Amino acid sequence: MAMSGTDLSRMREMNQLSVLWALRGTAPSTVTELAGRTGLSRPAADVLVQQLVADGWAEVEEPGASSTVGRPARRYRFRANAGHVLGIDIGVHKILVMLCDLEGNPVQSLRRPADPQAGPAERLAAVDQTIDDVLREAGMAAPDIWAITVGVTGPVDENGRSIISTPLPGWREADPVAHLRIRFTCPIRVENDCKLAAVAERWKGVAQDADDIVYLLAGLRTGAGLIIDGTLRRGHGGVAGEIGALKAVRWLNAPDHLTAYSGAPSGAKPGEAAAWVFQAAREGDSAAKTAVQRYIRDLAVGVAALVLTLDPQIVVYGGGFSRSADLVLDPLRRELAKHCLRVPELRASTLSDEGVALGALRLALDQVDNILLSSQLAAPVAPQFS
Amino acid sequence: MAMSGTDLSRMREMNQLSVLWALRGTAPSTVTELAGRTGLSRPAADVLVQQLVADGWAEVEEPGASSTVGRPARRYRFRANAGHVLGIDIGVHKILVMLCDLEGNPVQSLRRPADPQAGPAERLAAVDQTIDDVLREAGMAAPDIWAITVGVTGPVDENGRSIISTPLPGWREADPVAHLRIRFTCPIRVENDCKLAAVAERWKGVAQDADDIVYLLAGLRTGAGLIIDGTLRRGHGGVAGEIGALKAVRWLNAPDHLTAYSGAPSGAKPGEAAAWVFQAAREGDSAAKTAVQRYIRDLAVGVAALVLTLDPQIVVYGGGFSRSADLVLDPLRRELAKHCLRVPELRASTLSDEGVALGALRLALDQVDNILLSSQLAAPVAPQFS
DNA sequence: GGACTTAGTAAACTGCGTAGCATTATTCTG
DNA sequence: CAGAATAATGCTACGCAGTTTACTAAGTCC
Repeated sequence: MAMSGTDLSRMREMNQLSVLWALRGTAPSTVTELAGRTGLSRPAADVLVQQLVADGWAEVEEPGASSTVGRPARRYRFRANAGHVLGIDIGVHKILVMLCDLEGNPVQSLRRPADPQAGPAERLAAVDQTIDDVLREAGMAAPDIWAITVGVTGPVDENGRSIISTPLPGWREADPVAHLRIRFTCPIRVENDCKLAAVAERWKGVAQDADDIVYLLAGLRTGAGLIIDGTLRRGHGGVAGEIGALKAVRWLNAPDHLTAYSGAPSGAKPGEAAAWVFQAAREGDSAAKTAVQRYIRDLAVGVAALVLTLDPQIVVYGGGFSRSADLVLDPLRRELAKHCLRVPELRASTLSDEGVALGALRLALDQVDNILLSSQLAAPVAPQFS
Repeated sequence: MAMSGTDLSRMREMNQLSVLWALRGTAPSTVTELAGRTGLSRPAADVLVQQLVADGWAEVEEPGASSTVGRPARRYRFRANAGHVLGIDIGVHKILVMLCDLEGNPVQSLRRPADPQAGPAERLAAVDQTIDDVLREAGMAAPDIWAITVGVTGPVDENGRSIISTPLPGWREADPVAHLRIRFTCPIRVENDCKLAAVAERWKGVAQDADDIVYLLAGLRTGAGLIIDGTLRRGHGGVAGEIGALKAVRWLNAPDHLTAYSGAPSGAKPGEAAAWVFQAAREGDSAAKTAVQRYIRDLAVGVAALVLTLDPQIVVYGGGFSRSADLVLDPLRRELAKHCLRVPELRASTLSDEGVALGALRLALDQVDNILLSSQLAAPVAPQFS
């Protein structure tokens, strides 16, 4: 813990940042409001916000029709479109690229189907193409992007590479960070999809009120993302949450109970077959009900291991199967009650299949924030990778 | 994230704190050294440290025989004995009270055997007695204590009560915080023993270099304490790490493999019997070796669940059985390799049975630090519970 | 149209850290 | 033993940032 001494110029930086944070994420504010929110005096808030305007971080909104007594106040607004970030979900079947501004407002997004068999080069080329289209439609170029986060399936190491295992064919050889670095000089980060989806739930999903969250990505593959004390935890080697590797936890095979159900039309893809089972169970088919029951029973052991380890406030049930959460949540809750000392809240995700890309956006925004906080506040330009 | 504006007086507080932190945990420092360490100018460091002396936080050491040319510098020293904290381990068989100063230097400690059958009132009376003796021998009274942390076996809720379960007879009715509050007005905290032992390993034990640690308390009871990103994690309900509750994890019964061994002298207590098994295994007794092997195999499943969930840098094997770590570490490492994606380092604790009390001291010191950091720096007196 | 309310602006004031220089206390050197 | 070299201390002038206070500007309300 190394605190360093402060002098007046640093104090000014801090206050300027403080005004910037007070400006952000709220409706356009008057100087008086800013002063109140920062604890600074009005004159101080005034010169600081004017400096922000001069630097390009804020813009003025001249007073319009006043609704209250007294002289109408100028309002200042954070220039959310001073920069943008990209959130990218590279999946087996699809590529999703989302673009948002510095306040997280969505600007553009594009989903493309992907060839499940495609190798890394082909897949990355498709990603490039999708990025290009998004940028073009938004009227932007690479330098306008301040940070990028990419989500991929499977464990990701600190350099963004998937060394251990991945369902994406040939992806172990891929180096997505290096690939994107050719065109983008901003910070680039690659992260596991479950972890990003967990972040998204806390940002815009059903877990906004919690600091300790276990996110379940439930689909043909089962995974988890952990948020502890409000921060995404990767673990020392980036494989936190991979409880499915434990044999006593039958996560790997739990979805087999669903796909083995014979009621689905032959020729249906495994994912569709699972949807059939849920639908059949909903309609009362007893074989389907048993399959779902067994799936939940196996799933619950792993969830219980995560819950007992972390004692989270909320468990979010997300992923492809979360559309059938109505069948899963109550039985899963009962199973957890058998195993756990304290049963956390169980909620179903509502972010459909945008969770990963949304979480990627959030992490990219966090990167921008960190850079803004650490360095002095220069004019708004894309931070460079160093 | 609410940043608040800073004015000059706050800046001064911050700089004063910065000097205080620079002063602490180092040999007595000259003003020039302090200036270098804080980044402040020499005159600024000078007036700040003199203020600290006036407030009682620091003291001057007049220059003695100088070893270098030039005018000898006055040296300033943090007054570590301006306050003290207590760390208390309330166990089934013993009570351990430790007293240290603000830099964590041990001042006094006292261990008392406890009656395993004793109820809460009796046990707390013994604790009081031990505290009294420690304070008397150190020449102190209750107001000299700035913070207290107590470790007990079993899950502890945020109020310091053991609602769920505890091996201490009748302890669910006990309210140790309220009991101590009668005599002490400082912050008091009660925490689970495994968690405290984990903290101790990072402070003075074998895990000082790590930020992500799983601590195993291995004895007749098996438990775990988790440190993630350098911070102790309690979980939302205070039961993080209690993986033993899961039936698929056979932690509760794992030590039975040891105590069931028939080679120990009849009449030996269970703990002694376990030691016998380890000794017999060390000497080549095949039944004992099998017992140890089975113990490790069952233990490993739970450890693997923790490791897969958290992906820590280090697993520390502590608790009563850690004296036999020579027999356990290698086989346990092999077992973990079977289960885990990435096997963390495995180390044996060396803190013997002082770990819990040491961790309690560390948490008490952390409480003092937090109070110092948040409030303005007044003269050094015991912070009051509010 | 005058009273009232609120925003914007400009001054004087206070406090803090810095820079630079004189002073002091030692050791080194001839 | 005296003088040079060295390094810490003490003091003063300076600049900067935020606060306070007072005054002006621009609206609404009655």
